[in-house]
Amino acid sequence: MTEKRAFRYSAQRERILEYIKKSCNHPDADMVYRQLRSEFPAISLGTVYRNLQMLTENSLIKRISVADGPDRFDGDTEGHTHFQCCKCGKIYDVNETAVMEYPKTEHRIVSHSIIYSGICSKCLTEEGNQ
Amino acid sequence: MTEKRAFRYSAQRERILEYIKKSCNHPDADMVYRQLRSEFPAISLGTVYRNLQMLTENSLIKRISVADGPDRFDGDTEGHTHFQCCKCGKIYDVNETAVMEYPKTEHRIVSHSIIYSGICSKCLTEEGNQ
DNA sequence: GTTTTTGCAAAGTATTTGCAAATGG
DNA sequence: CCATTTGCAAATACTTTGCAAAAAC
Repeated sequence: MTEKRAFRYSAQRERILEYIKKSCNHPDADMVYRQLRSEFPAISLGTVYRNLQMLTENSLIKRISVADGPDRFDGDTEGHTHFQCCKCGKIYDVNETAVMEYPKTEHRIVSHSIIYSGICSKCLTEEGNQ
Repeated sequence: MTEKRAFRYSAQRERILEYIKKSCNHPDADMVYRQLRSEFPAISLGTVYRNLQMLTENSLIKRISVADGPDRFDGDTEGHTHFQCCKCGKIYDVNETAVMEYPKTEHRIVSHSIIYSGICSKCLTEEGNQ
């Protein structure tokens, strides 16, 4: 019943987290991998993916899923509002404002997408019945 | 200079669009594929993907990119606000409200993600210089 | 007839996973 | 020591693409 929480120290994980927290370009798994290879020449993509998954599940970083491309990761777990350029693919942070008033930015906003996530009413009911 | 707009009729494409418009479950490519096979036993996934891409580019449908899973498609090109259950994966429509006030739904919202897209200031500048 | 679209298969990305060795506590 | 994490490689999931035949106009 108790949630088993295993969390052993790993130099690779520490550096992955640190890099994502410090970098401002919302890196994807491959960017992290290439960056970390200077420190850990033998690091593998599998390790990077496993740690990104683990850090995301534990809310230490945030996953940004975008159309046409790999998931990106953000060290800022509070700000959830981003702008992605459909020309160069770069992701920028945007000051979170009410959706109906578009944020004032120097970028040309063409569309937006909002996704809430959590547990739906149906699954909540089933959970209660178990 | 003039944008070549080729758009020839295809029964497959018409039915793909119709199915997405009518269905309320925001299908992914494979759901469309399986649905259409009753009408077109030889239809291929490639055809489905090509048409989804084409319909999206022409704004007849909208692509919803979600974490952990294939892209979903929405026949409603106006409403851009969704709720995805992280337990069953189902996507629901949500009445679009200001982001800071969470929408009133029967679901338990845990997090949200907002992505604006368009052309960033840097690309806009470069565009002007060409 | 010419161009677009299709079905098929192969290729291309992105991501996950099994396993034995290495490491942490 | 035992459990977790790693590196490696193979597997999986999702999507795109080349090509010849079929369909649209």
